[in-house]
Amino acid sequence: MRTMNIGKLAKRSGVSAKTIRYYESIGLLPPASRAANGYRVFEENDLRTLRFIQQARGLGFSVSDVLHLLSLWRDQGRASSEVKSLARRHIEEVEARIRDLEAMREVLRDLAERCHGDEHPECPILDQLASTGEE
Amino acid sequence: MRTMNIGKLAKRSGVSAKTIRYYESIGLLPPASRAANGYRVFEENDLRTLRFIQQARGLGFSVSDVLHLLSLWRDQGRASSEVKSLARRHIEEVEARIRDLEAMREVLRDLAERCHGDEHPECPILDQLASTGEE
DNA sequence: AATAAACCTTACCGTTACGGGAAGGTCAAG
DNA sequence: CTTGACCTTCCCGTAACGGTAAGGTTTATT
Repeated sequence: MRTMNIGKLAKRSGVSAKTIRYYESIGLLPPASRAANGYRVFEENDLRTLRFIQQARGLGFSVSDVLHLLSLWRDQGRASSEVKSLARRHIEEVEARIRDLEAMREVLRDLAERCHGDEHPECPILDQLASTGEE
Repeated sequence: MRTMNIGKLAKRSGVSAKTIRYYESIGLLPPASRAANGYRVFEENDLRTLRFIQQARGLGFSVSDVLHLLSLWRDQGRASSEVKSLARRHIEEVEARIRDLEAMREVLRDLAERCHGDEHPECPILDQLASTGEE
């Protein structure tokens, strides 16, 4: 299979045709060449790029990070330290988000535990939300 | 202090004037009454509502959840079970997000650990992103 | 009085990473 | 020759706001 239309690429990559066009529009994918009828024509290499993008997105890298990773991937003269520092920054962001969510979870768990959850209106959850923290 | 303009309310609540207007526009806050000059006029009760909203948002509840929580708060005949089940659903979502992030973090940590991070181009991070998982 | 600083108003664009749907051209099969 | 099943571009919607523009009001100062 040498070349394919967007539908085929979508199926083989698991990335929707819509998203492939979007990636092209923002420069994650190079502008695809076109057939006489205007259809985009893709090659095996596009599939590899798309899979790279998909893996990176799956690890939570932003599209702009992926852009950077792609350029490093293509740059044979890169230093792995650049990749690693990008990854480190991302790990720190992920960890920060985890910490925020865990803090929420703790408060929520505590509140839910203290709430009877019956037919009565008394509710420590609402009480807590209504409290100002002042006086 | 009986009434105040939006700037004062913003300062006292810690919610920006912009966000207060936004909350009004989506129905989180009732339409504020207006002075002769068209300025919004707020009262102490609006401050209490805003603080409630802020606490709930701080626990990660969506604006639409907050809308629901506000109506339960105001409903003297509510059953605390309703509040509790809303909170439980939210806790589960938070936990799911934590799990997703933790999974990412594990993979990222492992990759970063294996990457030398020096001036050489060899990089397990890029290698992993480029691998398809097939064959 | 005039003006500047500090308020307030509405309205519209940008953010992130797409999905949905409209309106219309193209291609393979029955 | 007419369905489908493709493909195209274009524009709207998402969540929860922030930024900025253009302009009216009020208060303070010169």
